[in-house]
Amino acid sequence: MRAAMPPINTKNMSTPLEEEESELRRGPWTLEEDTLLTHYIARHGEGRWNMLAKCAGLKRTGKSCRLRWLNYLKPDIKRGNLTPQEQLLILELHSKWGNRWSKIAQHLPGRTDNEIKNYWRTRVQKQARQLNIESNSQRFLDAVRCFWMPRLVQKVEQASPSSSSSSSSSYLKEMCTQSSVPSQLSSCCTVPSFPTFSPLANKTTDISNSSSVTTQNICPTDSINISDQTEIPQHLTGSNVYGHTTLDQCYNIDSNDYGMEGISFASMSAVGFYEGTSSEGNWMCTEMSDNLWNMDDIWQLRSM
DNA sequence: AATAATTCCAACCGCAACGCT
DNA sequence: AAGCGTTGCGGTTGGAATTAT
Repeated sequence: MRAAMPPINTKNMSTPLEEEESELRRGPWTLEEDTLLTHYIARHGEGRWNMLAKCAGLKRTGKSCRLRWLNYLKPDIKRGNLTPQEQLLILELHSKWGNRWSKIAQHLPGRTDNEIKNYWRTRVQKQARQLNIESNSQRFLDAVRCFWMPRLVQKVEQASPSSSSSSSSSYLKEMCTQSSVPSQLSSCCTVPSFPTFSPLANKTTDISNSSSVTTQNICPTDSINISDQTEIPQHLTGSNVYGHTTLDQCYNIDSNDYGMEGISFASMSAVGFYEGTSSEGNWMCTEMSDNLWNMDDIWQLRSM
């Protein structure tokens, strides 16, 4: 946001064009502007943004109007944190398509490319930085597949108890066989034995910066029902990528971070990931499932 | 309670693709 | 084919909000 900027451009003007441009507003949108834009589009539809901006009486560029509408005002925009399913999808689709945000966003109804891009930059890349891994490296991709994704799958299944546990296992095996992770990894890449979800641990503390948080800190509070909105791409549902995990089933859960935050340096290092083990060999396969959730304590001990 | 540091995300920018004349 | 306006995309910015000290 650029709220500190003057709302009206104040550069000197000499031509009519510049004079017009000088009246263009920038920075955060006001409620009045939002109302103008919304009402105009309701009456006349979207498109022809430059003309729309003028006709609606907005002192904004067409570009700005389009962005405001698509990213904020459009009725089907979904607010709130990304659900585990959505995060899973983003991770998966990004591994396929890279930074094709708009393409990824097409598979997340109600989510904008901007939102997904922000999610990637603020959450995903943050983890890469903390792990000292290039976020676009194969190593990080492997970490995502075999550490982060399992947690998300676990979250999904906890919220959808009717789905079988084997579904996530098949999903994970699929994920791991897709990656360049050594082949033997796929056999060990099972869902770790996560602590079971505790409804009593009902506090929405920030888990983003904690290296020792487990799923017990995550709780269903504000229910976000996306069951009728989350659309799984056909190429995923059609294949066994998601196995028979019922991602389209009813899902109500608070969507705080289910990310890699809990996957600490310790978790990574404990299985030989973080400390520069080679990409060959069974660097991630050593009792991961048993150790993943208590390695933070070990890490803390090590750092003392 | 005050201050500093960090995170988050709305909005901007430049560029490329597209469509029309 | 060239020129021009429009649209869409991905990268970047910067200030409000939040968290840490």
